[in-house]
Amino acid sequence: MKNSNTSSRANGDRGTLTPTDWEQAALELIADKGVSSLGVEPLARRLDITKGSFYWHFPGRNELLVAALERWENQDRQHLKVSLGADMPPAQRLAQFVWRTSQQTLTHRIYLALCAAPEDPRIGPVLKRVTARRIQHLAAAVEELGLEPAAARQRANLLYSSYVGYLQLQAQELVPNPGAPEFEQYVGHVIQSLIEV
Amino acid sequence: MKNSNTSSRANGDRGTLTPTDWEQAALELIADKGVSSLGVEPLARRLDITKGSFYWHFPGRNELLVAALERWENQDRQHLKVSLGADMPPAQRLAQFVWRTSQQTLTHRIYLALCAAPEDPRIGPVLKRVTARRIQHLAAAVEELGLEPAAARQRANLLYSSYVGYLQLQAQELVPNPGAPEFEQYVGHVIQSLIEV
DNA sequence: CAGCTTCCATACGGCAGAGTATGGGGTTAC
DNA sequence: GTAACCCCATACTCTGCCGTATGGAAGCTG
Repeated sequence: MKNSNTSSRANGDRGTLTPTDWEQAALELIADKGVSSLGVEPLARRLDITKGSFYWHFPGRNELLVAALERWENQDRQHLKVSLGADMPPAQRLAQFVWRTSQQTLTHRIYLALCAAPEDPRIGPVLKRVTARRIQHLAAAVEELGLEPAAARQRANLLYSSYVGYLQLQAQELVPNPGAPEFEQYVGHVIQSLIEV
Repeated sequence: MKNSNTSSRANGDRGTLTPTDWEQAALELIADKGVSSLGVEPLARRLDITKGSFYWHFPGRNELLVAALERWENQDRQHLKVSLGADMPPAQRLAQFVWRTSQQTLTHRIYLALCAAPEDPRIGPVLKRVTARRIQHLAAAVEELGLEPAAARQRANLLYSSYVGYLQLQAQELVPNPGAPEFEQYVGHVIQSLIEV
């Protein structure tokens, strides 16, 4: 039982680091530079510390990755609850999901980074579970809208595909960013095309 | 003028290599392992040759990447002509575009790999041009369908987003592969939802 | 204060890949 | 035949990173 105090520093203070700090920093590095750029020494430099610290908390680089991924999966599960599990009419829940696409939050960027390495045996299963879980929630909401289960599943796939694709286009800066009026128009277009049957 | 003979071997014969061979092999390696895995020595091993050959044809690794990207962009431009530039009614052209999503051809996998590194100054501009060109063609076809320019552009964005997202889900093996009957049903669903207004 | 634990710094060995230098086999030109 | 050129093999240095070994500072414990 290494440590469980509530450190979670952003590297501003000089308290001792916890495994959680390393995992969170790893996730941020993944979001920035991609999974393949997750290295011990670069991460240590980012935290302004030496790798002597790292190898005290973790056996090696692989263990850090799987721990970070597990952490990310749990975070995403929480996000799902508050976005699609809310006590709202289904159309509103779906609209909220579409809106959340814009929040260029860390989770989205990590998802994109993980999408780039679906073959990795450490990443693939996690990514698959997260994606399936999201689509499952979408399909349930769509079904509440009155569609047949099969049609609802197809619609959920299409909705989710457009979500992922939008993330990509957003990364390429080829699509209006949230805040701009064109973005709201586009969101309205999506809702009208795919939700308001 | 190094060489321009029509070699383009798949490394089966033992003729001398051309820059084109290296570029094509680089593209295949990118499609397999991602851009960050594009290295001189791994590529040389893949071609069953030493890097002494490489550094005769190319100044370095960067030049190989930009040459390969330029080559890929030209290939994609050709693909666009035959798919969306054909002499067909617009609905049929769009349907053909949706169908082409399935052909897990090399170009699609390369596109996915490049999507993972949109920040790279060597990749970003190429990726942006290719994406913008594709969406432009899509929007033109949609506009021929009778939509207003603004609405056509939004519809084209949505169509293309769903295309990219489908590629991602396909890479995660979370979506019916082409050939399966469910795939045709899904394609029908997409066409009905986004094309047949 | 002595001793132990916790957390990190420093120094080292090892490996993989980039780029360079140089030589050598094969073909072509004359 | 020989001289020149094209293409590639080999051997080297250099850099970045992984993982390990070891020492040391800070805090708690008795």
